[in-house]
Amino acid sequence: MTRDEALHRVVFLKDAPEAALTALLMAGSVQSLREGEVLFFETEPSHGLLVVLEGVLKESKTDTRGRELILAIHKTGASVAELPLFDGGNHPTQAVALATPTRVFRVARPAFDAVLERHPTLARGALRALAIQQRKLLEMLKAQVLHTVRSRLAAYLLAQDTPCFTLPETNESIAAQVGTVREVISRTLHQLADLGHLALAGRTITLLDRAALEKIATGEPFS
Amino acid sequence: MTRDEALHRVVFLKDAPEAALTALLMAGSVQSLREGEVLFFETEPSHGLLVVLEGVLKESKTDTRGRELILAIHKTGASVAELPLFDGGNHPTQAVALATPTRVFRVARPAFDAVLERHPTLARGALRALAIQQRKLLEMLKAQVLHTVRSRLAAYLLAQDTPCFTLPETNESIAAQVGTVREVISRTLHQLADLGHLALAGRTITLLDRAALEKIATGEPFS
DNA sequence: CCCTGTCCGTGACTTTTGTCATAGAATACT
DNA sequence: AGTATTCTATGACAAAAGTCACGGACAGGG
Repeated sequence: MTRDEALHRVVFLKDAPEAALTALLMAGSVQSLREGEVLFFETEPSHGLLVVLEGVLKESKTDTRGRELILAIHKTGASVAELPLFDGGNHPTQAVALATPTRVFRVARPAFDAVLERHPTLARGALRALAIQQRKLLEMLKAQVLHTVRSRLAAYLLAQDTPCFTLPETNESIAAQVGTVREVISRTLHQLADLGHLALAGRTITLLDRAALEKIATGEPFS
Repeated sequence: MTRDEALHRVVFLKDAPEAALTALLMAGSVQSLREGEVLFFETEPSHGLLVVLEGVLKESKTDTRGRELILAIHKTGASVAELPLFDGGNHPTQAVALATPTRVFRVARPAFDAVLERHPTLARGALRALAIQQRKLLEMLKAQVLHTVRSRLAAYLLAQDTPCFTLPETNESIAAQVGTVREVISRTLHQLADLGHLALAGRTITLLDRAALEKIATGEPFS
């Protein structure tokens, strides 16, 4: 994916004037990462605008005891770490590449700020982008506090758009997204299979009873 | 508190041009609520800009089973429900008055949008405000996923700025903020007292060992 | 083909959290 | 003051989640 295409796909630049986009294009550079390489650490100051051109980036927070909470998995065209970009604070999360050529387009903060200054309409898009993220966070928070692991896992499964798919991640990674640990994912998956809501063949899953899963996902009374 | 003072205290209007503020003042109206009255329900469309002039507003989400998650308690000078104001979506939360004269200043959406249109610099402040909120949400989420109730309660206690104070809320309400239930708050409070980290006399608490509490709050290994 | 590292599945167990029921303070109301 | 209501405290219990330990599947690399 070229830089130009990438910028056009970034949500908050959707209806930005072409002039602004070209300004950003001129000011930016590309960084290449290998799997496991860290793009930024928590508490670092902002690196500026970051857009994934190729590969995958994992954004997460880590506990003192090593348990991890994955907040998002960014693929091509996603813009990462908008938060510190907009409020000038430090990174609240850490980002690591998950694929081996992971290329990131970057516009350093001063340059970005200059463009933002020159094109105040950009701010509207930015607001919308932050708002969307915030809604996602609110949902996650609600699910964490009020729903069980089973419920959150059901939601995770339903988010896959096909009714039949191969799990795209390890249990460990799923656990970190759903807010639990490896073993519990394993068990809960098998439990859902026992209940007949899904079929489990190796790492391939077929959702059998979508309705039931939806009930579970929304925190319905039980079973 | 007058409308004018209130607007000046709103975070995201801090460095707004006076012209914008007076425009908002002209366009707004005041609504009065009594304890228990609902300002807005979840999933309603935005009511516009809302600023607390007097009293207290509780912003929360509720489970199908009735358990509640309190996201914020807004006091005088706070602006509420910025999210749907900025992205045009529906309210993700519900707001209820907690004090008997609770007065709210409101600028309906079309009027607010017009002002925002006319003064694009406002968007910068708005971005910062959303960003700050988002950081708070991230912290809450991390605490929920990675910390225990004890840890979260310790954090709650430390957030009180005096080392000796009377609990300002019922256990029920604390529970809803910390993400658990009434009984657990009661027990955990007494547990912390038994550990000697605080003294508990009725509803009055004295933090004895702030350092220990901080350790607990950050999720340190244990005890 | 064997070795190594990573990942899955599971049993046994502990800890944490939530539920239910009940009794006793505290508070507010008239 | 007397009563109703709301809170707190607590025991007993149930359920959910997390930890530890181990065996085995699988993939990649000499």
